[in-house]
Amino acid sequence: MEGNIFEKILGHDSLFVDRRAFDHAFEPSTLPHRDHEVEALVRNLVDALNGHIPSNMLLYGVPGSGKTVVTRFVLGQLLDKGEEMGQRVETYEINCRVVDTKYRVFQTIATQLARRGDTPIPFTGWPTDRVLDALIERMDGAGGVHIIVLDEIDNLVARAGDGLLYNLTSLNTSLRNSRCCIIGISNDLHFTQQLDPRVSSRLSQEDIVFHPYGAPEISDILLERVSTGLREDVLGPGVLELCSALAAQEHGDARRALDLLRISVQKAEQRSQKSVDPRHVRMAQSQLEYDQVTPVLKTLPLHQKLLLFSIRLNEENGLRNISTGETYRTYSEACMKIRVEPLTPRRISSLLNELDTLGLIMARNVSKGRGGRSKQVNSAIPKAVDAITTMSESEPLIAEAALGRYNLQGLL
DNA sequence: TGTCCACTGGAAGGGAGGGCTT
DNA sequence: AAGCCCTCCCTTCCAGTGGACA
Repeated sequence: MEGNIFEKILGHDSLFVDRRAFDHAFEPSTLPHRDHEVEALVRNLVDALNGHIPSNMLLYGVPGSGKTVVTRFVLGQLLDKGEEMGQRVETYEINCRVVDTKYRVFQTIATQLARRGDTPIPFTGWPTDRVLDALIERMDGAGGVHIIVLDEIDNLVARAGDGLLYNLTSLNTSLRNSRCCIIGISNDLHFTQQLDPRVSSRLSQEDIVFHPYGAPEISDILLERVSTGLREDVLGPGVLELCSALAAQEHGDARRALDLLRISVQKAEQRSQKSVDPRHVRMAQSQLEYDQVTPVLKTLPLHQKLLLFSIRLNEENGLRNISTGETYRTYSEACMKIRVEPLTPRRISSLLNELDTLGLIMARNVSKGRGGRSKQVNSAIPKAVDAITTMSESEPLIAEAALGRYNLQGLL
């Protein structure tokens, strides 16, 4: 082979000027169609600059409606202004999907506040109260106003209850030399219903609802990113509109639109084409669907895979709306087949709920009168993804079950 | 109107695994 | 090494339930 293998691609002119403009983490300098939300946050948080405690806030909205990016934008400016005015402001952004227990939330904040000589807090081991004490001590040591952002807070409450929020919202009674305020970000408008009324009234002193973006609004957001991220005249007619429309269909998710556009451009690039057309967008759409589901399937624990496999098996046999009991029987047989002890029906009921949350199945509760109450289960994996194939590659045991599927079928 | 089915989902707790403290 | 503490995954127990049917 002649020359370096990278040379061929390296020489090509990219359609991108700055690919980072399409990253989820990219922080744009302006936020189209979010003026009201920015203003509401600013009005409340300005108190921090005067050394007062801002109200705790809850921000609601569907994924990709700008909650996180607006919060980061406002807090960034708040930090700058605080520094300029000599007013100490500390902010903490915690993603509750990653940091999802009381202990770890305290530990994360306290670690960010650690100064030279402070004992490092292990990620498990200490009694939670001790971590809380350390946190209070460090906050008081630092002084000023501390703003804690809990992103995807609904996830935390669902997993760990509202004990943490109780502690955090009553932190100010323990602090002597500093003040603290909580900003919760939630995808679920009704999540406060799971909270103790005392906690919920303290937490949602001020609520902001982020409405989903409409297609024209998404277009504006894309336009701005295109101007910084892409070379001129790269987008063919209708491309931007199609990306916006598809994303608007998906509950107005601006992140989805950015992904679609970025992948569409990549598709055009890979084909050495000078401009992007709607065909590239369609390709990008299928790839996104595939990419969303495949990693989830691959990392599923064994019993979840077996359960999903059982549901798919039933569907391959033409059965839809399968009951929990039916699913359990198929699942047990699949377990027998590969000599694995099946879990109990109670556990399977929970696993079905988990698969439903992951969006891999659709499960809804129905009552058939004397026929009893149960779930109706259907697989929800896009047809672009062949779940069984994906699973077989990643899990030899499942492959075995899949190979024995016809025998299994005979047993049904 | 009451019964009854096939579950659901909450509560409690066991046990393994990981880590810290004394 | 023993004693704690926390998380995760799971089981066991059981009260509760929506709605067809007698």
